[in-house]
Amino acid sequence: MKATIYSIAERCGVSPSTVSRALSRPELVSAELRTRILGIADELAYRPNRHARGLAGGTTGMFGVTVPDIANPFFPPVVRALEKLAWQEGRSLLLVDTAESVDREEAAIGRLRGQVDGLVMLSPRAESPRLQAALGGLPAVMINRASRLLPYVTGDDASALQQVCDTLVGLGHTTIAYVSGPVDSWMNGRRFAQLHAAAKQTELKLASLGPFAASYDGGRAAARALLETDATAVVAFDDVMASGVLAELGEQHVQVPGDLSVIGCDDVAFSRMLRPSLSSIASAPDDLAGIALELLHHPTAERRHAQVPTEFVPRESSGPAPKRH
Amino acid sequence: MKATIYSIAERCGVSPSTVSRALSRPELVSAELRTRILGIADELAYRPNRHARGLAGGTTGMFGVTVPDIANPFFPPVVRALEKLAWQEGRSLLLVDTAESVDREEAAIGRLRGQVDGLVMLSPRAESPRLQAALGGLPAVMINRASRLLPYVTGDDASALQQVCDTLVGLGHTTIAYVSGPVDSWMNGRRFAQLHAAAKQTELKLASLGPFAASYDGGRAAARALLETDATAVVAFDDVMASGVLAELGEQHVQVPGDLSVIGCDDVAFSRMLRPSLSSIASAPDDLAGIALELLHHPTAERRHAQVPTEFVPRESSGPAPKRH
DNA sequence: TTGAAAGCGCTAACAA
DNA sequence: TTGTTAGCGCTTTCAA
Repeated sequence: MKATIYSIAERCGVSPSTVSRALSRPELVSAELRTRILGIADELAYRPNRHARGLAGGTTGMFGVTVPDIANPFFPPVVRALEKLAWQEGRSLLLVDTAESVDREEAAIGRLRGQVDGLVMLSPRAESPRLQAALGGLPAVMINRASRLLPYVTGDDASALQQVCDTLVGLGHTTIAYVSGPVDSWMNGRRFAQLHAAAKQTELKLASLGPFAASYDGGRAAARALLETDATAVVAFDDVMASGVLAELGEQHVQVPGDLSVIGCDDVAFSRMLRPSLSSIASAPDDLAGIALELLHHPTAERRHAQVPTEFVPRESSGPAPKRH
Repeated sequence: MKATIYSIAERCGVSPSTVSRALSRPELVSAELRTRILGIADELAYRPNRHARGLAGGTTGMFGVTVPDIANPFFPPVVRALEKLAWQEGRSLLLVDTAESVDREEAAIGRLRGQVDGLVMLSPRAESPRLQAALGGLPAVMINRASRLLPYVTGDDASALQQVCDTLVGLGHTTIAYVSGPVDSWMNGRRFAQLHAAAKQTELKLASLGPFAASYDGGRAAARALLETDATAVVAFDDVMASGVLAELGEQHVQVPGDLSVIGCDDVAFSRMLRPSLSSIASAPDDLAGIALELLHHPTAERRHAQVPTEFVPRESSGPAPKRH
């Protein structure tokens, strides 16, 4: 028999409402009674029924997380961090994989609405007015996507991309390329814009290639296009694409970093496993997650968004520009 | 105002219970009425309140998924498949990352119990009596873990490991090694046992190395131990470890597959991205997920567990044994 | 500070 | 085939 507030109440000789208070709003109950109730509660291994809570109070202790593709290696560390924080506060996480589809994003919101206390959307693809309409007042926060309409946290690639450009200039590079990912990815546009700004400031010539599919094969295609240019270094939209670039260059016997430096974004787990290991731009998944939840729980008029710093992580795949012939 | 069965009932001039039936058990309502109700329902963008359903009927439309570490690349494709299937049946998925801890596994079950219709546990670490006790009747199924107590699905590595041994013998190998992962991983013991059986049958000598941490660095350590042996091929517990083996061998200027063949398990996404690309053993995440849900929804006395076939995927990292000097 | 009572939205007997 | 009536376990007024 599962323990309920009634069984606890009976055992304590108090009313169910007092038990409810002791559990959810302890400050409303006398200290003595509170400890007695709490004691019995865990003696009985009481677990609050979230559904009852949701129905009665409207607060469920669950929040939704939407992700375009949980198999994309950028997301799992963020989800893990979200889950860990949620667990610590006794909350749970409803995961929806939207399969990179704006329609499924919208549908997911519709389904989650009313079942969860709030929503964390990782790199949502849909336009924010549409998202906001679907949310209909459900508190939400976005990660790696900005908007005037909704709170968000993003990695601040600007500083890291500046580091990249400074480093590349220092290594003698003069022309670089950006391998573009999906056009509907906000991060993609933003990374290009920020790389563009950084390149301009350091007087690097920058070419944009693509868009290509944000996949290993997309990266391989990008590498072939890249070889038509005179860039000596390339920044790819993400590490998955960069790994494709690396593979294709390897196959074409182009030396990395001897002939060409390759830099990815996201610093996913496998980047250090590649050979040559992949230089990348790291954001802190734990910070993204922590701030996102912060913004979700304590929405304030002032602080509706945040940036977390990112860092250029040089590895074997980037190095001095090749000597001119 | 969110639509409820009451608002629909009113609009239709029927009783709420009829609406409830039309929605949840359509066969109990006359065709004509049913279509009318359903029409109004989606006109009003009605979404059933899962919490109310859970409270009233005891069935919530949610199921829990526990995973030792969502950032381990083996799991996301399985979770994605689970989520996709769940979505199709209008169900949702509560994700818990147990951080490789048996205590957290047990705690997770306790917290999920009463909130979900069932549980899918990916590679649980805790002993099954303990799991079963914690479940207390909550339907559950395990993936990649066997037990007499609970239903499960596992990849059937036996056939693939047999293929591996046959292939290696055909390539002239006579001595191989197994790089062991965590001792509390059931899959680890099983893979070794099955490799052992396959090796015996093909008259391959097999050494076991480790255990090592199931990580890139664990793989690197394993590679150093490996070089002390006279094995010409190695099977690692998983692809993550295998990638460490590859990296360490590369650093030590050991040719792969020239001097040593390396084979991983799981065929995670990055295996084909490595250079040399990693030979591996692939199980079908979609099948694991599909059968798991099948077993969870339709528990029968006969069919309490299943195996899904796996396949050896040879890539660049495995090849002919080196010539004897 | 505590108790009594109503109700969250739905399902599930039981009647009609 | 449809309506009526009770709850599911909890929170939350309102009174005491």
